[in-house]
Amino acid sequence: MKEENSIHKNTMELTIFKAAEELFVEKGYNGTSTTEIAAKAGCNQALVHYYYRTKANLFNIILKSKINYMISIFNYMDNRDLSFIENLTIAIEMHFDALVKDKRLPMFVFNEVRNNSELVDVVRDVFNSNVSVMFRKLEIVLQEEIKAKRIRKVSAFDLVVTISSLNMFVFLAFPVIDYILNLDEKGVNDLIQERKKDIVRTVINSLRP
Amino acid sequence: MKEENSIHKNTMELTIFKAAEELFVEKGYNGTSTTEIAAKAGCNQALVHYYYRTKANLFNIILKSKINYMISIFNYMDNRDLSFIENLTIAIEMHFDALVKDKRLPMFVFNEVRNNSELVDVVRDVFNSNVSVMFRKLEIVLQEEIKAKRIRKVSAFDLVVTISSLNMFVFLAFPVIDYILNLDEKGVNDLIQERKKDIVRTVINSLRP
DNA sequence: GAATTGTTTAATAAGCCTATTAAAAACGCA
DNA sequence: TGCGTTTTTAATAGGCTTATTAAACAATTC
Repeated sequence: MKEENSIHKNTMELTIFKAAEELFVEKGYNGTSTTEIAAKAGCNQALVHYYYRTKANLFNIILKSKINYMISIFNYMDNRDLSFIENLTIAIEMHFDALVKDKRLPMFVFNEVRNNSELVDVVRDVFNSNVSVMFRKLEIVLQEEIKAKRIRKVSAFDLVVTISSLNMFVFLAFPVIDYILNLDEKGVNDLIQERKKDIVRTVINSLRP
Repeated sequence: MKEENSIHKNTMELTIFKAAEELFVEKGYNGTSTTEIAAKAGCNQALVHYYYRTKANLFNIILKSKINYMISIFNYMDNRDLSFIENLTIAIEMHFDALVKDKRLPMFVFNEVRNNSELVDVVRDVFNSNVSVMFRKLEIVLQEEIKAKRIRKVSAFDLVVTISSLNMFVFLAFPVIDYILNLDEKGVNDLIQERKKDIVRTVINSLRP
């Protein structure tokens, strides 16, 4: 039996984890069976339970890491060599780019969180340990900018929610938009990059005093 | 056996439909069983199949109507007595208010659409019959405003996506935000109304030339 | 190389889920 | 009241799912 919290040393243990990760993110908890995970990992179904005991346990490990990751990808860094607008533009673009690499992430997290009240504490822990610090730093920078009349009055909360809304929605609504516009892969990528530009423009423009 | 496309005359048939609607929207297709639907409707499980044949069939009827409804709630009306900004503000607020009344709607639709490629045609039909007309009308109004230098250059697509992003995200991310802030019902409602104001401010401000 | 430990499999129990079938109950009308 | 139709139920087949168990297999150690 494996140690709790150990690094995955065993090949098959890790293979199972990655197979589960892909399937859960793609099809959700209810849409994925341990049989399917085993098939994808190329092993017997009992092995999934040998390493992770229950489906719910395996799922929770994965969901928690995804929540952590998703919350971490928005990060305003106050580089003093650059203006606030330049720093903010970088933060927006990096956030967007992280989502491009992981298109299904927001859908997965939001969807699975909604009926899993057990996760209250996880979400709040992540928030308290990372996000709230970033919020406070951003709030200070915003106050300066507002006082100097370089931007309109706005809270860190509203600004971050606005940016998250615009960036994440692209990937949340993706299947629908995809259906409507019926684009090939290049068309989709072009659209996404156009959208990124408009989001930056929209956010920056909306901050003018 | 009931007529196809008939109005629900039978009490139990309608009760089952409404129970299914609530459960599917709340817990998704995979998270809901016909047994559960029957229990909620207060009837035998076989009756669900008697009226709707299969679970998938019942689900598709509901999902289609929800897609239709969701797409219909954003509607820019060009009232000539009002300025463009006033008309747009009304459209944003009405869209937001419709979502307040149906908080789980966007999550349900986006989530279920993602793994249901059978819905390509449904989505495209709805789009072609309603949305594209609205888009064209909005595009004309926008061109006027841009030419008159009353707003910056922006496409109808980007504007509608921006508004949808901001409005829908509130409800998509709701459980997460709820967990983080730990508010009571009044606190939640206040937050939502504050958010609505900021969204209008953000969109309108972002359009300035 | 025998024993101990760890990995993997086959088999299977127990439960739930969908869908069907046949019978019972309720209804409507002649 | 009695007959035909519609509505509703009980029973159940068959499939899939999770989780466990015992045995086989592989690896490591002494």
